[in-house]
Amino acid sequence: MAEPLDPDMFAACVHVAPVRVGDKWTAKIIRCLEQGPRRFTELQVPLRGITPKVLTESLRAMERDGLLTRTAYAEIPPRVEYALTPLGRSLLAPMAAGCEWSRQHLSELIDARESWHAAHP
Amino acid sequence: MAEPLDPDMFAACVHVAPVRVGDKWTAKIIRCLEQGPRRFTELQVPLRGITPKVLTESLRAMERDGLLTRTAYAEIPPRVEYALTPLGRSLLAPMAAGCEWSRQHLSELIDARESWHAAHP
DNA sequence: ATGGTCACTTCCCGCAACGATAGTGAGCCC
DNA sequence: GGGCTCACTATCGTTGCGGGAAGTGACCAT
Repeated sequence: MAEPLDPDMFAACVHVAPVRVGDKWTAKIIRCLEQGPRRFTELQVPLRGITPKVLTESLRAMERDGLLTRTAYAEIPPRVEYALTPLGRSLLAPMAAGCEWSRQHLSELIDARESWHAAHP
Repeated sequence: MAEPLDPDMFAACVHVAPVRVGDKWTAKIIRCLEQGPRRFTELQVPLRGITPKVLTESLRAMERDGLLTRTAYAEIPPRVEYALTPLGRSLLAPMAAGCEWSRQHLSELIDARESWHAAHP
């Protein structure tokens, strides 16, 4: 079989362990941190509907993988800021490629799906 | 919150409905079809360990989304060929961006994870 | 009659992600 | 003492992807 590059390379990037990027929230979190550090509740707003539990899980996993840093300030009320690391920021480029693709081709894909539904009653 | 682009755009590309690209097998299947049409059993080989059920499911979903075509030849023994459509082929570019990222940064991520494991006993 | 090939299909199951809801603790404000 | 903010944590339930094992049907070869 043709294997010009290891297929696992891309899989590792988007879905499979050990890299958590292709899950439901990671890409969105990166986008929300693009402009600078954000606090927990500031992330909850744009990520509509995410529960604190899932947000915490996602942030912890991303911190573990070196995509972002967590900084807690010993203040009252407490303040915790999340910021992208250079590694996390480096993901913006391939993510932009994905965005560009969907902007250009998503409608074709929706059309294909509708045609399929029409042809398979 | 900063929302320079709709975060759902990329999510649609990599994980969430209606686009099935960020799942476990789609990207690999596209890679295997890059050089030309392949038969069912020819796909099973490089996709080590995929079961017929899961391969069928993936191929059907990708056909429904217009990423590939399925052509059955009325021969004995039966022959079915899967080939990328232009739409499916257009995914190679953003996938390559993902590959490039993991080639350049995956080791950093592994390192980060190992450091984390060392620091959290 | 038996076995082989090809391309599936069917059934059942496990697990991890995801989600809803409620509770926690530190401390300040009234 | 009651209520407030912030950043979680705990518990429970659901859902869906993916996997294992076995069966199917058309045909041919021996």
